Amino acid sequence: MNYDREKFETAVWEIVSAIPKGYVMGYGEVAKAAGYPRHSRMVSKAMSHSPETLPWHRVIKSDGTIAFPVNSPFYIEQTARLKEEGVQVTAEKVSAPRSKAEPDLDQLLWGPEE
DNA sequence: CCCTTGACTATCT
DNA sequence: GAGATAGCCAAGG
Repeated sequence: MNYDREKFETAVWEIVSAIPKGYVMGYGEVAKAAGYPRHSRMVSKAMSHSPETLPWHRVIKSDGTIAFPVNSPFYIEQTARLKEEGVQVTAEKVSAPRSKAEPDLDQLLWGPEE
């Protein structure tokens, strides 16, 4: 499948918007869910210019850490939002289950078919 | 058209 | 387990 920016972006927005409160996803996972496993970097770009306010704070690195450097305003905002949603953020690491994603989310991401 | 950059990831030391 | 290296792919200069 050729890379379609619009399609990818739309998919990313849908996926990120579908992340349940209190859960998180990695960039790679989002990219994979969008149909492009190697486009973790594009995820960030897509979210950056999303038309609507997206729960981008629920997207973190594969390590489970915030993608921004500590002390940066984005890092602070992200951690703050996560804490507000009941997510424990300790030692710059986000402690939120991503393996326990709800079935509905899985359905939405992978579709009713295959 | 070539080169650099980036909200990344996996692997090696 | 932390730091360095390489691979990755598209966007922008």
